Amino acid sequence: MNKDNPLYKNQGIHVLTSLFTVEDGKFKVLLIKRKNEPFKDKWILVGGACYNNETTDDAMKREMFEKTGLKNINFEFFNIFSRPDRSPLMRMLAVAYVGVIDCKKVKILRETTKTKDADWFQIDRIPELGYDHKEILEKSIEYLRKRIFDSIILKNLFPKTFTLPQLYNAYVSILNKNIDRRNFRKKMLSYNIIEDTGLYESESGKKPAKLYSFSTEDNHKIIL
Amino acid sequence: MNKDNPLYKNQGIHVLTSLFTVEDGKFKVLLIKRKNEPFKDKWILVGGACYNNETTDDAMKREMFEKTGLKNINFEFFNIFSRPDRSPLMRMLAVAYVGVIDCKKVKILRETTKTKDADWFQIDRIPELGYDHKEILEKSIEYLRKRIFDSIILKNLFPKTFTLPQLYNAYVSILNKNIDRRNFRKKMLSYNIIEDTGLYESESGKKPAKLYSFSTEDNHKIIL
DNA sequence: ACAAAAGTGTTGCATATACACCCATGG
DNA sequence: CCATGGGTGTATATGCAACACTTTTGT
Repeated sequence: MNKDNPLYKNQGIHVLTSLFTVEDGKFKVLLIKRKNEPFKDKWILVGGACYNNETTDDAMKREMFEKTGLKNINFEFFNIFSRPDRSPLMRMLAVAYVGVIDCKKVKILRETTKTKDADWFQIDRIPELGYDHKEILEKSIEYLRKRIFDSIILKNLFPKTFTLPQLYNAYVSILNKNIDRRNFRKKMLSYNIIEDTGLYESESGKKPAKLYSFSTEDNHKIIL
Repeated sequence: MNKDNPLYKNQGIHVLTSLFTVEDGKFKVLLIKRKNEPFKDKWILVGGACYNNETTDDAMKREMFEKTGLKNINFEFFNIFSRPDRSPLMRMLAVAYVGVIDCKKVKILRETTKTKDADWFQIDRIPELGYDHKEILEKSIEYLRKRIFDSIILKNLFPKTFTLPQLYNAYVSILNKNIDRRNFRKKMLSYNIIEDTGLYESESGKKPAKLYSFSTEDNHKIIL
């Protein structure tokens, strides 16, 4: 490879995460408003450019922290987007991730030099997005739905403990279709990925639900 | 993104394919010998650098043709490899593909400015490889084995027609384990991805096997 | 007739689905 | 005692794994 060939120059790497949550029974994604050109004032997914001395995973962690103040989020890489004209300034290969988080953990959405604002948007009410982020978001949703029963991709959606009805409602919101409650419960418990804490929620007016937590053990049968 | 930030500069994209075949019952991968530094005289996977005006898919097609003379091969993207030091000259993100082909179609393995030689290597007799291609190859094998029953990733392994025993032997070679012949046959036929041509092979000394071809119809139940 | 490989069916087991009633709580 | 939502069990269907014998051909 001849480094001076102009066809090899001016290439960069974008890292992006479709960061999802479920809030009030609504499936939502975190979007950030751009402050500068290109795509000034357009909403986009969380992310940015990868430095040449870091892995894409590290870049994504850094970008997530810089743009939202969030740390220790689990992402799952799922695809790349390589259309040469997907970014106007120069060729930027997009490396796309999916993440899921408890929206209550997102207290501060920092204003940075590059972002004006950040907010959760319902999946069926997405505004016009900058870059090719609409397409990436659609593929992210598809990926999340495909993986939701084969991985513990939702493990950061809740506080330490949660009830099975909460988990059930999250699945229904994300998949946007009904699931049999009894079969869901059986399936989840058979995976051995959640364990009974012995505690109960204290809501009023109804039977208290058991509190579960995600298991740290690796004795589950689920495919990660 | 400030284009002049040195941390954004000197980045490139490698596209790579682990191109597999089954020859004489042996699971093999195509390797190419490098002519120049870095990794002069080391064997590596087929691939090269992506131009800034092409998708990675297009780059991979171009590289495959330039290095091996092969066209119309189906690849399946499976992962990226982003360690910043994986290539010595500068940061090169690797975009990795898996492909499977009939080794008899590979007649001419062209000598190019960058390759001295090319050959099929048995999976259990892989020489030392340049770059991080050993790791990429291992992950490719893992991916192929995981996908082999959920996709028609093998559809280019054979000439237009093939027998079920041939297909069975390919699966056994690639997975490196025994499969029940009867169940394999039932599974393959139930997918509706292959169809009976009405023809028979003409071997001697044994019962002739039916010739099948991969179906062009989309009425199969297999997940692609 | 024999060697060599192709072709074929059934049973049991595990998993997924469909479905309806009782229970515990707070008000 | 009632309204609300939590929790449970069974019967059926489907998919997968285990397993052995018969058929066709060329020699």
